[in-house]
Amino acid sequence: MTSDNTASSKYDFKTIEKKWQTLWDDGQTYQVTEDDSREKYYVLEMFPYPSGRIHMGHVRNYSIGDVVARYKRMRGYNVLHPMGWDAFGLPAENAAQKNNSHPATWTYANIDYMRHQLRQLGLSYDWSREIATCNPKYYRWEQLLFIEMFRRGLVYQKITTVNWCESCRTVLANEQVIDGACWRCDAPVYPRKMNGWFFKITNYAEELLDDLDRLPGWPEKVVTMQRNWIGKSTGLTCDFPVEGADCRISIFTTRPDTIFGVTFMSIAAEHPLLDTLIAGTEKEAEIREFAGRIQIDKQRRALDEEPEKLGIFTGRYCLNPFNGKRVPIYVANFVLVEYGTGAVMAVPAHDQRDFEFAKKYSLPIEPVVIPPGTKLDPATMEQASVVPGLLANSGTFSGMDSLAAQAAIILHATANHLGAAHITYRLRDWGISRQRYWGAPIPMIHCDSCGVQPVPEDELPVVLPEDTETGSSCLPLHQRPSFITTTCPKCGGPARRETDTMDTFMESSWYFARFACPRLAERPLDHGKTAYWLPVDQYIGGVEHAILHLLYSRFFTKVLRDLGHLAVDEPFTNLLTQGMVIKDGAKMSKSKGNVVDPNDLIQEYGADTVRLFSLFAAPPERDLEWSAQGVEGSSRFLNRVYRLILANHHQFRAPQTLPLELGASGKGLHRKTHQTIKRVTESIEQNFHFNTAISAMMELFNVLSASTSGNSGDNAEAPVVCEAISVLLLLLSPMVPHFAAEMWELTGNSGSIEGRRWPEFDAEAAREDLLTIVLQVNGKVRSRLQVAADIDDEGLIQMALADDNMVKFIDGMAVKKTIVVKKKLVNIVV
RNA sequence: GCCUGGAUGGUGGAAUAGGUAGACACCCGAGACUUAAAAUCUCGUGAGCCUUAGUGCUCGUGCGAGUUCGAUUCUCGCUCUAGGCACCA
Repeated sequence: MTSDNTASSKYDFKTIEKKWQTLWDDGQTYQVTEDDSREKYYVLEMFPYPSGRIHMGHVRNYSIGDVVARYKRMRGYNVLHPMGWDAFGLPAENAAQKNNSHPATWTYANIDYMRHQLRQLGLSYDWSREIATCNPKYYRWEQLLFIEMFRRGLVYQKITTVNWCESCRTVLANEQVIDGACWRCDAPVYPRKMNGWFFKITNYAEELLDDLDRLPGWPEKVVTMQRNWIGKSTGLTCDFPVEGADCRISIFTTRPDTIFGVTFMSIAAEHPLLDTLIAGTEKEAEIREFAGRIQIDKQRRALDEEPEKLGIFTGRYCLNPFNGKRVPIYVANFVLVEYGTGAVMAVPAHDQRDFEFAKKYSLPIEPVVIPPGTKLDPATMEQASVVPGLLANSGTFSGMDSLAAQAAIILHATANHLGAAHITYRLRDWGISRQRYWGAPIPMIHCDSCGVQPVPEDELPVVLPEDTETGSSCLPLHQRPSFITTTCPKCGGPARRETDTMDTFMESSWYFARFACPRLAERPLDHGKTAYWLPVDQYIGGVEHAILHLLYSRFFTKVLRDLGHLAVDEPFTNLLTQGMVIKDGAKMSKSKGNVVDPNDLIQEYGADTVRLFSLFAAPPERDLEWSAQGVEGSSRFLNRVYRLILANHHQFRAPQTLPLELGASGKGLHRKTHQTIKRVTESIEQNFHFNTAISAMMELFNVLSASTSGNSGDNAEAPVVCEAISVLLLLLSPMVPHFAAEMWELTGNSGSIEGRRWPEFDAEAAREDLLTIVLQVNGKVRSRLQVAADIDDEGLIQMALADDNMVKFIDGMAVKKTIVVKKKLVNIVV
């Protein structure tokens, strides 16, 4: 503690923070084990990529999580609060190449440094559970899970057009392509045909969608984003026979009610039937050339540019199975081969894209759904009519309401074997193959005679080779002959190892479960331990993972359940997506030059101040504008509390039981103390609005400060002051743990603040006995009145009517109405 | 274009089963302490008006309507802004 006892002294955060961090470490204070006698609480923050140093976003994320953890401990929960490292990834390769070292060296050095930084923040982690995902002891289980998924048919290989990032020299999943660019390096992404491994996440599309309804603890925004990403559409699939050929074009539509309005057919340039349709025709070469060109255009297209509708007639026709009508087949650039069936029945009257196409190529427009009270004239229509209406020119369905017609037409199609009800998802299977070195190897073996075989389980893990055979430590596996060469586990003949590594999102898709049993050496997960700890009660992280990581984790949880490793359906019961840390109106980033280094702040103000500010400046879900002066203010507050405690040192020896009769000031402080407990508790419980919790504590401090200033000797109110200070420290302790612990000790409280329970709120003590009633005339505030809390309405109205200020506005008018809101106001209408 | 949020003083933000708008802070201003400065403490601080300077009046929560005794809060129609999705048939 500082030796300077003057009125302007400051607490010595450097010594204090070090002292308590050492005590917590040595005492293994935050290590937990399963305890059936206590309710568990699992709070988790999204673990960081060990990029080198922590940034303000981390500080904010982990401060929020730490308050939750410490608060829940004080409420008596057995709290699991672990931390680890999402350690595979490309930056390690880049750094290794630059420094001519190995990615592991760089990664582990970063982990050591960042762990040190997190410890400096006083975060209450159970460090005994720390995980680094690049450790073979971790990723061996991921390889096992891969094999189990393979055996279950959830993994397959296919040659397909993938997203290729040239700068990262690897494939990306659909979710990792943001606005046509790489999620990591922002370089443009190009399609490329490649062989790769896929997870059948689409098998779980329906469950992933349905279970969103069972996540009331998730922000609506994230739920909506996932729902849209999965993109379920219900409708009809239906085959259109091709005229003069033995094949059919299958279409999917969400508007079966418009099927009588089909005037042409559009297929994608990549449609598998295109070759059959045009083979041998005189326009074959021209059409091929066109199809090739629009595929190339698609790759080159600027992102925000909506291309012009382009198409070419194939010379072939197909028949509408509903009315037998003959319609031309076009290749069109707006039809996506990867969605639905890659072919679209075109109804220009009722679909804007088809409308534009029809206008351009002078194809007929035939309205079949007429909104009541309107007339649709193809000659004058300027856009497609997409609203409901009554069917026309639709055979036996004419006159039907479009909604009813949708069901009826699907029914008709099913009964007559023309088609069937169908559900389509936007979600694609998850491509997990990466052509990079620094990732978990995919544990498969290619044998020319036996095909693809999983690596036998007793040979796991397939460890990343560390030898630098050609001088480069991060040479991709396909360039390492000694890694590739192996024998087939089935026939024993020569075989090749799979050289792709797994998407790093794999590691983060199940780490939260592994934290329940991080050192388990026999299996990926322990039933008893996961049953106790999972699901995660509160998950906290940035909203940028709303789709990627959170969708993959949900998928993995369901897979782990189906593989018998886990007994939960959803990984995260409650999700808090914290806002970004911004400065000067922009997200903190190196390129913008507006970063604030947490290290500097910890040096200058101490961890508690940094934590306090990041909690106080904004509610957690909103963006936080960084303010150097704001940090100053938080520091000032802590020092004020410190000085108050120093100044009242003599009071702490007074008897600690409250006297029966309190004076006005004592009673006021006692009341404020309990009101503060209530407000702080509610702020945390309801929505983790720590900013209002802190402001309530500042108010308590202001009252406390006013009621202690000026009195120097022991007095009757000392017990109330002691109560207020103790409560303030307890309420502060989850946010500023070192400070609270030190002050607790300084006030002479017996034992450490660690392990103390959250203070109880006494409703009786918090009750106001004098109320301020607002007096209004015609809804405008004209006066205020101090009254006893138990006054009746009639008495209140009489006092209001007699009030001097009120008389000025009421005098000479007829009172039409009086409204009394209990404990709040009286409104006189004249 | 579609789906979510958001908009309140010079700034960050409080307050919504409709009931005192601006809590708590930051900045700024004045004062105290100091040879001086920093630190600290005290006071003031939405805008405007006034022959009555007040427990005074008017205006004020993005814009425009509406419901109500009363709207930051509810309804309808807009504007701006952040994020997500986007030729999904």
